[in-house]
Amino acid sequence: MHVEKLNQLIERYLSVSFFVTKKAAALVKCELDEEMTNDQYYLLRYMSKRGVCTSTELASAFMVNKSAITAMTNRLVDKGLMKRTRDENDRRVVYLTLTEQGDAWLKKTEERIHKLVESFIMKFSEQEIESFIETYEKLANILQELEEKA
Amino acid sequence: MHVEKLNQLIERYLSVSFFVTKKAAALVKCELDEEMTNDQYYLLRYMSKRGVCTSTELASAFMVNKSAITAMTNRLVDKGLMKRTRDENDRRVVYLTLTEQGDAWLKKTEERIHKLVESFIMKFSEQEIESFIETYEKLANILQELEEKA
DNA sequence: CCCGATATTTCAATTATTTAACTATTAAAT
DNA sequence: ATTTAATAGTTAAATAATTGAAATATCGGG
Repeated sequence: MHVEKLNQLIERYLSVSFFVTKKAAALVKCELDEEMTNDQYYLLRYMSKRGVCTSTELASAFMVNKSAITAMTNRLVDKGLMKRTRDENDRRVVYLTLTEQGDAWLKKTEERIHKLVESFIMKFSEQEIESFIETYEKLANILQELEEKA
Repeated sequence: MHVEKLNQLIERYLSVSFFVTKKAAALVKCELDEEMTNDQYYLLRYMSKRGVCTSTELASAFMVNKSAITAMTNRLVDKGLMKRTRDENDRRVVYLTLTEQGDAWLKKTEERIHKLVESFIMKFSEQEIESFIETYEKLANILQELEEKA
């Protein structure tokens, strides 16, 4: 590929990913209750998919320090959406799970978010979405492998 | 499109965009000097592209309140990377520009970030990147228009 | 039993953000 | 021309997210 062409693509990628990321965050926020944040939504979403989690796992999934997870957990426990349970065999480990309230909140919110994404996705042909997501996932895999090598 | 298929695509999109966004942020951070943040980089990048900016414009581009821009501006002015200049005709307006130092920092950083993006982009065919970015830009336009209607 | 590793939390600091109130300045209306 | 609206930006108090270092508690091997 020509250097100039390559640089153009890089610039386009940087610009568009910046804008879409910002805008998507803003739109997701609109779908959440006033007192909930995007990060809290993503955390609950991740936990719900994985079932039982630990701080360590979440810290690695979210690429932050464990103390950041402790802080988020505290906020979500205070809100009654999450709970801690100590492992009886290895008492160092703390399991994190959604409470029933957390489950209910997430279910309600997931519906809204799905509708939101649907409203955009419907503007593309199935073929175009499929290709786009495939490339996106390929990128994700490249980034994932990078992590494992290091 | 079948409901089930649609839901699968939505889930895939949510998962992959979450991961790539997080990971990309982490990688960008690695390329920055210790005392700089991703947001600061994106702000300087945007300003450099636009030339002269105002708080109001930045707030709208970054989809945050103007006071958030004031705070970021303060930090960047303290670091000597940005400066404020009052409009002599309309004294309410404050113009924001990069200092020479800010310019130099950005130039150096942009090089690093370009190399970073390049290292991933090179794993795709020109055709695949092109299609991906085109769809991504189409999405950006849809999101942009949404804003203008509302 | 002791030592090093593991899992998590605590603490202090910084950044990013919001909302409401405030200052200053301009433009518009009567 | 004087009051009123609107506009541009800042300040202040609060919260969330984050980091890094130190602390606590527990486990496993020798």
